[in-house]
Amino acid sequence: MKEGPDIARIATLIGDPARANMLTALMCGQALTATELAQTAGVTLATASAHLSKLEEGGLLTQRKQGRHRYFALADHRVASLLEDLAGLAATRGHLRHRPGPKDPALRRARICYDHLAGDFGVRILDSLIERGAILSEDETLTLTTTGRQFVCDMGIDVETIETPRRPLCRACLDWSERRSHLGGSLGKALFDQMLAKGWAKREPESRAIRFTREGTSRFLALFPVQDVDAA
Amino acid sequence: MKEGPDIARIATLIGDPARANMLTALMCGQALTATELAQTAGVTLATASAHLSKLEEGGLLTQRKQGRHRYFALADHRVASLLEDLAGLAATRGHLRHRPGPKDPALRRARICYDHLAGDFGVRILDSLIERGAILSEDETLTLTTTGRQFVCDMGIDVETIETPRRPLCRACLDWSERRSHLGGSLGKALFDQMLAKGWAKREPESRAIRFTREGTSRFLALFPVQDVDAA
DNA sequence: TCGATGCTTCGGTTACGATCGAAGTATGAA
DNA sequence: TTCATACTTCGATCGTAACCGAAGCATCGA
Repeated sequence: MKEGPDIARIATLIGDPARANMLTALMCGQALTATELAQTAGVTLATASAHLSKLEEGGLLTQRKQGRHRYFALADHRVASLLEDLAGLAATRGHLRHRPGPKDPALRRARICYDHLAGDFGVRILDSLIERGAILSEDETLTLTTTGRQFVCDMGIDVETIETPRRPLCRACLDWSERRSHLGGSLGKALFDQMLAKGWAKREPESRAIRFTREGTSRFLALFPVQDVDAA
Repeated sequence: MKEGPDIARIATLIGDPARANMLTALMCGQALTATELAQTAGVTLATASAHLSKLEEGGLLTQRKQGRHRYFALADHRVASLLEDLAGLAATRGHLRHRPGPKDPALRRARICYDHLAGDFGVRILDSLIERGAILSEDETLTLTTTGRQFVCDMGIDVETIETPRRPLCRACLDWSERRSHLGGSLGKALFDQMLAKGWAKREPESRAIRFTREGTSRFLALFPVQDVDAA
């Protein structure tokens, strides 16, 4: 009778709280073991194992055996994008798990969103790039301008190599903490990778939070100025 | 402990088969009554009513009273986008409810996708616009070029009026039947609206299928030529 | 005023799936 | 070999939520 893709199947996979916690944890972009995921999800290893099988069978996760460990990661960036969109929608509908207050300031300031920067700092990047005319924001669609290509090139990023047909270069990713968009896509990833490489920032272990060094912060603020208040 | 939007809540809402059927039915862009939705979902009115309350409370649906009828529709295009993405992902993961064979040829040829054209015809629009340089396809991000603006303008569509900050002008929407992208966004809607207005095509009642008239088909194929085989 | 239609609420049943402990398998270390 | 770690499978329990029929409201037409 009905024809079409089975959206309920995938939605059900994401819909279980334990599985949603696992997927959210994997948004850090790193592969995690079954034991680690069981802990973050708050269930026993037996339960986690069952969940992970389902997620893998559903095509949301990939598994990599390494010795006696099993590392799980999101299947690809499309899954990550879907989760981001879901989080963005949930935020605008007021579905927050806890108070949206300044619970974890570090997370709200700078955190990883699959493979790029989110939070206050992430939003600032996009705002700044739009202000200087590097990115054209047509509604929710982002385009890197000629000016932007030059700017990015000056930073030592080769646009050609990060431009693939499998992923958008620029992507507006709605931020649940800021309720504004930050920069995703392969450019978002490249910029973040470079900050790590330059030693401006480091990932906090066991968390999605990103810790900027003192110098990293000032360099960051200088590189991405914004018109409004500089109350960073 | 955990902070962030509750993605599980929204995913659970979509994850129930009956609710997923309702949401899919509403992708036709029309508002439907509770009774109609109950039928398409295959449940009694009592059950449907409970589902609809949940969907509304979750912010996915809006309700409009009209006499003794209650019309339900998707809350906004963001919800529609999410459902589209979900369907696209489900399709690439091979989660089809039935054989992906030519079950309903009419649906595969031309059907409505929230408010724009999908299926073989929908894919053709985007392919053709890219070929003639009207749309620049940078990865998965679409931009209307100057050439494109002129072309659309010649068709009698005023780009200024359909350009809103709330919705992208062009959006690549992965097609579950074609496994290729078709054109969504406000331009996709505008083009489709015009085809209906010109009498090229009509919606089938009780279905997402679009029936093109004989003349409408030839006009359509002429307006959107593609290099490859014209085996439409 | 009365009946018909469209929908919601209530109460009770049922089924599915999330969960855990315990036992089983695989890999690595000693 | 033997033990420890990492994970899976099994079997049983339990809670939630989907479901329906019947009764209750609300709105419309006559």
